[in-house]
Amino acid sequence: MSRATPSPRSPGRPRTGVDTEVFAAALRTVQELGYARATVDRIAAAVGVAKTTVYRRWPSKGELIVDCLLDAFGPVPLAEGASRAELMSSAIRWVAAKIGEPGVGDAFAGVFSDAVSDPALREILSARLQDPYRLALQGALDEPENRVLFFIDVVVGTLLHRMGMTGEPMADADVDALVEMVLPHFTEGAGTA
Amino acid sequence: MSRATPSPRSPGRPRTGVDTEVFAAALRTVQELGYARATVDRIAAAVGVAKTTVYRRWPSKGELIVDCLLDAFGPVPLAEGASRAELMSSAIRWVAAKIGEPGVGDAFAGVFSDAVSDPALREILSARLQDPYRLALQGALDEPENRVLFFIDVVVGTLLHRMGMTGEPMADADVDALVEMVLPHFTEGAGTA
DNA sequence: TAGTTACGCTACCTCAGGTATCGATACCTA
DNA sequence: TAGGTATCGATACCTGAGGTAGCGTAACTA
Repeated sequence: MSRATPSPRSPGRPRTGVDTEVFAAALRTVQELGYARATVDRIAAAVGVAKTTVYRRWPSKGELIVDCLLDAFGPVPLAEGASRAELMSSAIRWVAAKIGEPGVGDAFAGVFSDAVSDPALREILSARLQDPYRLALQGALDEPENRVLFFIDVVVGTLLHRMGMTGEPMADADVDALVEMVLPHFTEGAGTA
Repeated sequence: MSRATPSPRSPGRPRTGVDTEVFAAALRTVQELGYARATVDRIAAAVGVAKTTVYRRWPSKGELIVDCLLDAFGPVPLAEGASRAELMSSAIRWVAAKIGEPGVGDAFAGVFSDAVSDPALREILSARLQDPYRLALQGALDEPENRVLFFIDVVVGTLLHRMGMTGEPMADADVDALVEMVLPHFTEGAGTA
């Protein structure tokens, strides 16, 4: 474990571990200024680091934000012995809460927006951010891919649309309504798509 | 009647009526190049008009696209004697079909994205594009504002998320699933939010 | 000490949104 | 027919953001 990696130690000056600070500064800056005005330059300055240092770690702003979101979301908390209804309900409330955290919803909506015009970023967003959660849900719910993708479209789409149109995360009462609307469709075995 | 309007005729060279061509060129360009690369300059060039002429009519690219979408969507086709279920079902299928039209979905997702970082554009998007349909639905369904807003978040959010993540509009089978999921929540009187 | 790599800094490029200016043009009215 | 007015295309320009290149310096290893 301590040695098996092919590079026991790479020569030269080691990178400073600023990833965590960059993620935090990114979310903070996005929250304060909005996604578009949250320049890579500004984020770097907030960390006390040069812009070029950020670009040495992430090839684009989009990928930085994707990593930032991966860090913010972490793994899905999938309770072991829970029922399907409990699993889906907790997943919905979990993602709603995450999107409601300061900066996260803005960053998510922003990078999602960028991806609309940028197929490469869309691919990254899909592969790095959506797929892990999709696969976890497929396993936990024993549902086919297209059903889980539909589930994600509904839940994330709804939450992001609310965030984008109002600037505020969805209130708890509406998240409750979302749960109540989605659950019957997936717990009754009558799904079409 | 022939005079009551305060401006019987304004002096000077009249504006050329290029709005329709600009809308068409905008959708075409967005479809071909994506939202971000669909420059106002390019759209104008596609019409055979100077960029400044476009900016004389619309103060920003965002407002141009909003008008473009208003033109593309037109009024909601709300059948008169239809039941609530029929009304909602037809509304969902209508907006899904519109978003599926070439360029419309991209333009919608693009301007929505821009609005995330631009409160002024968000206000315009909400007031000019969302509110008319929201009010029409409120009247037709006799539902309170927050319920209709939730309905819009779910339907439009889901469709845009699919469009944004895949680059393709939602397939009919999934639109069917969306209808099947949403309708029970709104036709049974047990709504919470 | 030599080699390697990351660092901050600065300068730069591209591109897009948006503005200003100007001569030419089209329309109305006197 | 002449004058007033507002739009037209064209061009040039500004700002801001993403992203890159080059350089001298700092940190680490052998």
